[in-house]
Amino acid sequence: MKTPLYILGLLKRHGPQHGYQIRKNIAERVADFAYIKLPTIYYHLEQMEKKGLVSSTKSREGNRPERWVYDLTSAGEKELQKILRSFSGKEYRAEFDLDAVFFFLDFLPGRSQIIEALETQRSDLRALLANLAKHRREVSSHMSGKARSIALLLFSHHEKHYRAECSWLDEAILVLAEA
Amino acid sequence: MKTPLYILGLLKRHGPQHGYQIRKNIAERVADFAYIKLPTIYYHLEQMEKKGLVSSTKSREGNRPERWVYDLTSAGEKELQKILRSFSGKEYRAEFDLDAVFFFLDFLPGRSQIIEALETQRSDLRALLANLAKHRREVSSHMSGKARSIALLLFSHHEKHYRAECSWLDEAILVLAEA
DNA sequence: ATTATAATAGTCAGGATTGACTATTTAAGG
DNA sequence: CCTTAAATAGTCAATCCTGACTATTATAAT
Repeated sequence: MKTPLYILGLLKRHGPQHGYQIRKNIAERVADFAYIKLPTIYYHLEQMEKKGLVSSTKSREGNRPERWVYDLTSAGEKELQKILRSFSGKEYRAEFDLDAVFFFLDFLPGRSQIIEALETQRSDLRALLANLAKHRREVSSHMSGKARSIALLLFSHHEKHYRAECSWLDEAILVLAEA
Repeated sequence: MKTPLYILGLLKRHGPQHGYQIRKNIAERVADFAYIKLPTIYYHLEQMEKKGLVSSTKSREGNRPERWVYDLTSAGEKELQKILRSFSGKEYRAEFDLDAVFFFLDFLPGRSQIIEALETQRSDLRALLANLAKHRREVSSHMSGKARSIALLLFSHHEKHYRAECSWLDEAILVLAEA
């Protein structure tokens, strides 16, 4: 349910937009932190219009076909505040697909395949961390002051968890290797 | 999509069961690691029966009303292996609702409310960690050898990520306080 | 000038999840 | 013995998410 928040927030920050534009904004600004697909955006735009949180008008620009451009209503503005508050209170719960694999590990014949898979995951994760660090440096150099500290918090959040995951993979590979 | 895996795995490990029994098994054995609701279980039992992964028979025990008891088929057994393998290769991706709050932080009026919410989250998380440690000790004392090391990996996995989250909350609270 | 490729802008059907609800049976307390 | 609470066993409607698909326009390459 993060999608409505991102849509409302981006409409407030960057003004009226159509669905594809919202997706572009998400891709350019929060791709590292939120994975939202285009159909999900259109779905919520429709739902939120039904609820009166956004309004839509047809618009034609240049040679492009007509598009529905969405705008934040005052009800949508209130909803944005409400969601922001409710998200502040939502507790973090971790769930990992790999846990299920380990829970049923005795049903898998050989250990070597899993160890290989885990090693692949670990190097993928390291690449992801390197990429994140690169993006962090870019953001860091384009911003300053209070806003910069807050933007860096998002990177820190993900880096902490990805490092935790790497460290756990180390442990898991060790345990599997000696079993 | 972890639910089919848990259902198939628990059917293999504990034999034919009806939906409610599967939920009990999940609640008793993996409640710390997977959050699966009863309707989700029934939904997947139905789907998997359509696909021939489980078979069902009506059964009456004692005074209880008739129930559909599900059993693993050989196709289900194969599917279990397949899911286990595919889950070994699925990469971890972190997503946090709080990130969206920080991304749109400038839309919230006061900082003090958020700081309070984060502090509540941190103490809830500490309680969760304490509870997890208690459960770990229980499991640890009931098991031994290889199986014990693997069971402890699941606890370690969650503890690492919950500690990462606590540590990030510390950082976030500090940044917000001085902003 | 023409073809190929990428970017733009969406739609739709199918699958997954769960809150809220119903109904029965057993256990506990007075 | 009777009432109440808890456990058992499940259903249904509403909601959310996304892979696969369609179609147009702009850009690049030949």
